[in-house]
This record gives sequence, structure tokens and C-alpha cells, in this order.
Amino acid sequence: MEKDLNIELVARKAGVSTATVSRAMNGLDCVRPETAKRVWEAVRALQYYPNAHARTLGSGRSRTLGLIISDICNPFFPDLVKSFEAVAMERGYEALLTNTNYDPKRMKSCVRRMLERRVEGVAIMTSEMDKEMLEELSSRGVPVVFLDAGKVENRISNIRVRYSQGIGEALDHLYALGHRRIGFLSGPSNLGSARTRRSAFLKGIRKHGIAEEPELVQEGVHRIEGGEAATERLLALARPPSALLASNDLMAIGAMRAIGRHGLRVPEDVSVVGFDDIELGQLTVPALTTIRLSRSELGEKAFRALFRVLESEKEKGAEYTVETHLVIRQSTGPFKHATRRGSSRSLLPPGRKTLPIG
Amino acid sequence: MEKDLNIELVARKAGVSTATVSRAMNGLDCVRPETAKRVWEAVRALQYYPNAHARTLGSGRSRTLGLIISDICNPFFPDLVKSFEAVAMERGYEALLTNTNYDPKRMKSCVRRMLERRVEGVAIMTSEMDKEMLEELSSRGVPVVFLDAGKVENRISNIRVRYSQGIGEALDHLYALGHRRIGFLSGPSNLGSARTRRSAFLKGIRKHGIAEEPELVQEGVHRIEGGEAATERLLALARPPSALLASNDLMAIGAMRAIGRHGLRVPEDVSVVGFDDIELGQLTVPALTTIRLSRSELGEKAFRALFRVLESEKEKGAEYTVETHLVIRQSTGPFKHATRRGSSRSLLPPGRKTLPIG
DNA sequence: TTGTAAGCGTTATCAG
DNA sequence: CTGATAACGCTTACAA
Repeated sequence: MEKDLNIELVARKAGVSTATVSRAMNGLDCVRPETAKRVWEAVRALQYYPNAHARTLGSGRSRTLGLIISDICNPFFPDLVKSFEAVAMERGYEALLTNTNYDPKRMKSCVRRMLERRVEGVAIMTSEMDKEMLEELSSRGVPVVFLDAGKVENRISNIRVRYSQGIGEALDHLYALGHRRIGFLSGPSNLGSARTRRSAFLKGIRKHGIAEEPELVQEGVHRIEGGEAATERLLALARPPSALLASNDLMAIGAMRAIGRHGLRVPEDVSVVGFDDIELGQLTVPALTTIRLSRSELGEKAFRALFRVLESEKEKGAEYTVETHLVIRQSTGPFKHATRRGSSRSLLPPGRKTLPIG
Repeated sequence: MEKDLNIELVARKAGVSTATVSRAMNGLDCVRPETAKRVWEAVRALQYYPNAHARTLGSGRSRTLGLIISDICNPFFPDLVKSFEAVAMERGYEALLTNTNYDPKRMKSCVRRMLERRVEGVAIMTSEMDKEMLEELSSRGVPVVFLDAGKVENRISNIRVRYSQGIGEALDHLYALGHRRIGFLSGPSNLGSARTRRSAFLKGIRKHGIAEEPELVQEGVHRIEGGEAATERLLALARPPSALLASNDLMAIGAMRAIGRHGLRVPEDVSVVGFDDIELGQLTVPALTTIRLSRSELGEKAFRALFRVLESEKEKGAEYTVETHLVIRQSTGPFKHATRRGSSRSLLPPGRKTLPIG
């Protein structure tokens, strides 16, 4: 970096002091309009862009917020990132994005980079987070907002996703359709959000007076393969479920695959409900009935949580909630008493073993 | 930001000067190992994280590279971003990511932010780019790398995607299957990459001695809807094509939808080839035959292009190329002479109007 | 309303 | 090998 075009040159050109240039550019109203105009002319003429690092150093404010996610390639995150950045930019903040890649080691490096860049707040939208990291942040007074991570403290906010709401709606829906044996494709139980979804499911079926049968809950990774494997186990039961709810949409899609492979049809033989409402769910055939969790709302609220603590000093953390709602599409249908297995096999196009399911 | 925990405190604790702390932390070998150890102990004890902004200011190097994309929600980009960041981090660089949202105004703001943060290079992976912006960058000596944007200059590199390669392979494939009337779903002609793909297509069919028929090229936006609309037009022709190639995968998926809506089947009645090889293409039914363009390779090469100019001073820009290759899946099949229309309608499940296509 | 000058936390030069 | 100290480019009291 050759020597910067700096504020002093601009000041010289405008015939004022550097302080005045700074004030004019920051829109302080204690600058005579005429003077300000001269400054801006000089700025334009020289194509001057203030050095953000010097600015941060001088002012003590980085005007940057950190956003930690697991993996930008996970379809859950792009929307969240986009909305977080959009709202941040609106308020004059930059977003510093980092990925943990689901790796605790990298989480550590993410936090380090945030600290080095003196972010004014951090949104941690991933599940993996150890106490130690949190301590590093909050001991420095950096506001933090979590996704579904328990307690609100001094400068620690939390966004609580109301899983039980959407899951309740889904169970009501299935119940109304006549389903009584409902399976659950659980995410990995070492994942907080997966555990929460599962308990919401269990609570829900209890509410409907359905007895809890452990074998109807099968665990798998939050991916298509995970859903396939878990569904295979469900279908192998003596009395397989007539409907199932998945911990996320990818698992639900995997379920549809497995069901199709067994010569069964969705929703005629088995109903499937997903969770998250990723775009992909609208493209499957049949389109996936799912529980929507708005990622853009998540991003906005994460920003708002940080912003609130930032602007009004002395502000404690707060709890925000994001609702979830059932979106009914084509993957759920009425329960049929008829024997299911093979009932519709004859409808499958010849030579195609699996049912088309997107 | 209350007063930072700074290098001086560390120096004091370690009983050395600030210069020594700096040297130790930067791994300069002119520090006695024993001294370095004392420094690191102090660093650990205090949980010291150097201020990146001060560092940048002091050293004149931001160790940051800009990455400008259109929209992180476009499935084309996450992989590219991820690989760019990964390689950058490996080499000790940070990535500053910004989205243009396909909006020239925002592109301007993206460049401004890059300049303010004194990035050492910028990868511009979007099509929209006006001369003026480019000038702002290169007049400051900032290396730039473009995606498919013509000429290589002083510090301007370019990544050239060999569209014609994959498209040629696709046409060979279709030709070998017996197809002679091949339609093309073109992207918007104001988009450079779309134009390039189209001319590669035209060149390809000429090579096979197929006459160019303008009506077989239909334009649409690079989305599912665009593909649907363009395909409708193709199917409405007196002699519709028996195969078609799309400018990107989303359009190809749209094509499959439109084809299904007409009671036709893929690939029995019409073969479809996509472009890009986004993950979604593997999930459609039938799985999409497509031309793979490796986004992670794009990201890596973009970084490499910048890095090369950066490290070896005096380095001019260079041209890099990324190949594209046909990936054969299930959406292409042999040409059938039989009348196509309605031939398979009876196989459609009752009550389902469109063929399941993912 | 404007100017002067003391920070901000590093790095880098130059002696020692 | 290590220590002073002058940059780096901006902001912000404090004065005027």
C-alpha cells in the first residue's frame, strides 16, 4: 500500500483544517454549509476515500458486527446472512461473516478474528459454542446474541425459536387427517436445536393423547441421507407410522426418497412434514408440507438484539422470539386404513424403481 | 470500545519493549526464543488480541481481499465464497464479502467499502461492472480479477470459463443419441456470460452441420420461471425440438416442469441438459444431465490470481481458465421417431397434471 | 464555526 | 537481539 491519499491532502485542497474535513464528512452540523461544500468538492476531485482502519482507531468504534454461522453452503444460512447484512448496512454497520464449518477449532478462530477486528457485537447463529469463547467475548463487554441458547444475561441476548408452535400445528394437521401413529426423524441429539425440536414433538403427541413409543423416534444427521436412513428404520417396524415429521427439510426429503424406494407413495401411503421451509421444499414432487422458520426474520432480530444493547448503554440482553408456522403443501394427506404396502405400486411408471420425489 | 488492552500492557507484563512484543507475535526470527516465550506467556495471561486496525495502519497492509458477488442467495455463489475464503485464510488473508444484489448502485457502494477498508485486491465475480468503478480500483493499484470479462491488463486478471468445451460435449452427446433439432434456452442477452454460452451453442451446432434456426433459441431470465416460459415457446413451435440445452440449471429445471405440464416426459420425449451443476440438479427426477462448472475452482483461481500479482511485485495480470464438462445423468435419452405428444400420458398417476420433475 | 494537537494501537527504522 | 520513537490516518477535546 503506497502512501494513502489522506485527509490532510483533502484539507489542503479545500483550504481548511483536517478537523473540518472530518467533521464535514461525518455530517456534523457544526460546519458552515459553504465550508462543507468546499470540502466535498475536494473529496470528489481527489476521489478520496477515508481509511476505515484509521477511522476505527481514532474513534474507538469499528462500526462492525460479527456474524458467525456454520457453513454458508448450508441452505439455511444465506437468507439469514443477507437480511442481517441488509439491516446492518441500513444502520451504518458492516457485517463480518465467518464460518465455523461445524468445527469447534474454527469457532475459536472465528472469535479471535472478531476480537482482533474489534467488532462491537457478535451474532452466533450456530449451535457449537463453548463457555470459554463466550467468556472471551463478554468479558470484553461485547454484546452477543445467540440462537436458541438458553439464558439471557448481562449483555447476552437470545433468539428463541418457538418450535413447539409450528410442531403443534403440524400435529394438529396430521391428527385431523386421521393419523395416529406418527414418526419423528430426529436430528443428532448432540445438537441443541435438534433436541428442542424432538421434545416439542413429544410434548405435542402427548397433548393429543398419543402414547409415546420410543421406536417411532429415529435419529439421523440433518441431511438427506440422515432422513433416508432413519426412515428405513421406521418403515421396517412391525407397525410403521402413517405419517412422519422431520427435524429439518433435508431429512424430510430423504424420507420421501426412502418411502418411494419402498414402493410407497407420498402422501397417499405416508404423509411427510418437514421443518425450516427451505426453497428446495417447494420444488420436490409432491411439494413438501413443512414448518416455516423465517431465516430473514432471524437475521433481522439478531441485528436488532445487538443494536439495542449497543445504542442504549446500560441495556441488558433481551429475549426475542421467532414463531414457526405450518405451511401445508402436497406431502400430507388423509390416513388410509387400507393395507398400504404395495397398494399403489402398479401406478409407478415401468422401469422406475423410486417414486419421483424431488 | 473502552480503552483497549494494548501491546504496551503486554510489553510491561513480559518485561520487554512494545517492539519486541510485536516482533515476537509476528514470528520474526530475530527474537531470542526465551524472550519470545515470555512474550507469549504474557499474551496468554492477559488474553491479548492485537488490534487489527492498528496493525493495518502501522504496517500499511490490510491483509484483506475483497470478494464481490451478486447475491449470496443465488446457489451459484456459496461454494465460490467458501473456497475463496478457505484459500485466503490459508495464506493469512481475510475476505471481505459484499453483494451487489444485481444493482449497479450497490456495486458502487461495494467498491467504496473495499476502498475504505484498503483491501489489497478485489475479485469481482459478478457481471455488472462499469468502467468507472474499475478505474477507481486500478488507479489505486489494486489488483482485480474478473470472471469472464475480456482483457487482461496491468494488474487486471481474468478467469475465462471454457463454456464451449462443455457445451461441445453436450452437443456431441445429444447428437450421438440421435437428436438433430436442439433448442437452446438462452439467458438474458444483456448478461455477458449468457451471451457467451449462446454463441458457444451456436458454434457447436454449426460444427455438427446443423442449420441454425433462430426460433430454436429462446431467451429468458436465469431462473425456473425463465426456463418454463422459454420452453413453452419452444414446445409451441410447429416442429418442436427433441432436445434442449439451457443456459443454467434453474432454467433447465423450469424446462422439465413445462415439458411435464404438456404431458411429455423427460427424457423419453424430450431430452434436457442444464448448465452449472448446482446441487439441486441431482435431486430432480429425473436427475439432470448438466455441464459442470466448478465454483470452488473459480474461487480458488480468483484468489490465486490476486495472490500472484500481490506477492511478486511487478506482476502483470494473467488469464486463467476453468474448464466445463458434461455430467451425464438421467434427463437425456435417445431420440424417438414416434409421435411424441401424449404417448405417455396414460402413465401419469391419476390426478396429477404435471410430471414429477423435482 | 474552525483550528491545533493529543491520542488511538500497531509497525518499522534506526541505534545500541 | 532489543529498545526508543517516528510514522500511519483519523477523531475529538480544547481553544480560539
